[in-house]
Amino acid sequence: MAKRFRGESHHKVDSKGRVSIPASFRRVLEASDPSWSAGGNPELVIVYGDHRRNFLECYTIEAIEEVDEKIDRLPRGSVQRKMLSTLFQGQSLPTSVDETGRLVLPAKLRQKIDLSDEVFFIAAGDTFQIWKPETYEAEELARTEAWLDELPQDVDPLIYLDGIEEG
Amino acid sequence: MAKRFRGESHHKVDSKGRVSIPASFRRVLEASDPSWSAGGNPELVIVYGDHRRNFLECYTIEAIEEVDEKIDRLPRGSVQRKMLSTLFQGQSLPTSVDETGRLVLPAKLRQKIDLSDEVFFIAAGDTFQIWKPETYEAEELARTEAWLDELPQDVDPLIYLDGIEEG
DNA sequence: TTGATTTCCATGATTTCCCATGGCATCCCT
DNA sequence: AGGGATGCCATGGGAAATCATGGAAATCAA
Repeated sequence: MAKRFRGESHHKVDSKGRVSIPASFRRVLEASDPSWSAGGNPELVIVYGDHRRNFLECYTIEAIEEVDEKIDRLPRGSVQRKMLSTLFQGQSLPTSVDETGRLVLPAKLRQKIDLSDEVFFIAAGDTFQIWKPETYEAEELARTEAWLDELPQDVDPLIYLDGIEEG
Repeated sequence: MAKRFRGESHHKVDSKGRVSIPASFRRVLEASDPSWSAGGNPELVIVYGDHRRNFLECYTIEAIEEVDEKIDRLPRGSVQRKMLSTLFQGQSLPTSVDETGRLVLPAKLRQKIDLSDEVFFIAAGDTFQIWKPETYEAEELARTEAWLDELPQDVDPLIYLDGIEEG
């Protein structure tokens, strides 16, 4: 994993579905696109998945190529291969960042996660996610907090970093 | 594998069987046709297979040549060779995209997968498939979702990428 | 000739490209 | 330290190019 996304932020979506992506994310996209060169526009792949998924996941070229290659290695005709191919190669959209640092979310994708005029970006390792802010707060944040709440008072979540079993 | 198809979309079929191919798929067909040159119309091969197959699979020239070569290498007279030859060389149709980006599905093929006035395209690695939307939803999509449903709650399907056994 | 192709032309809807602006942070000069 | 000047960042708007789709005319096959 070359560079890593980090951070979160809110941005506006205009009437054409254009959204500025966090500047620091752009640097990672550039560094992780083998065919990018200074002055050019980095490419990326937006994986939106089936109808239950309520956020968009953005892969750098390197990250998605790793996925593609792994899919290639699964036995042709196997259930897993078919499923993963649908998920990552079918239910996805190849695109690129424009010169002003934006990407375009087609109406179809905006509707899918019910976007109105604002989005929430959050880093997730070598991918980043795009959420409708309200959805994120209601679902993900709540989930994270619930998990933290369940921890015994004096336990620091850091202990899980070393792979200790979750209770 | 040169370029890869990615994405899915719905298109209209007119009374003459013409269908627009997703623009991004055209770019892949062009890049994977050795004899294509700017301004020309890329060729491709539609494999429709036997009566059980309810979708059409479209191969780029490079992809189908790879298949052809593999078939050539099988022992002449072997059952496998005969079968694969029938499937890929017999039950298939070489064609090309026209100047407006469409391809023509002859009545025979449309009837085979029971197409009416709309089709569904979905990428699958180095080929893409053409489905009757209803069939896709009823069979494939349902299958994918059922598979996802069976996954333990918070397991990401990505774990299968590393070849871990399916439960 | 008669239905079925194939070509060619037409058009509304997107999508892409190009140009423009205000805000904020940084750098630099004096 | 003040006060631009500079440059990147987020955001908008209009023009131009591309896309998806429809229909008419020209060609073909039998």
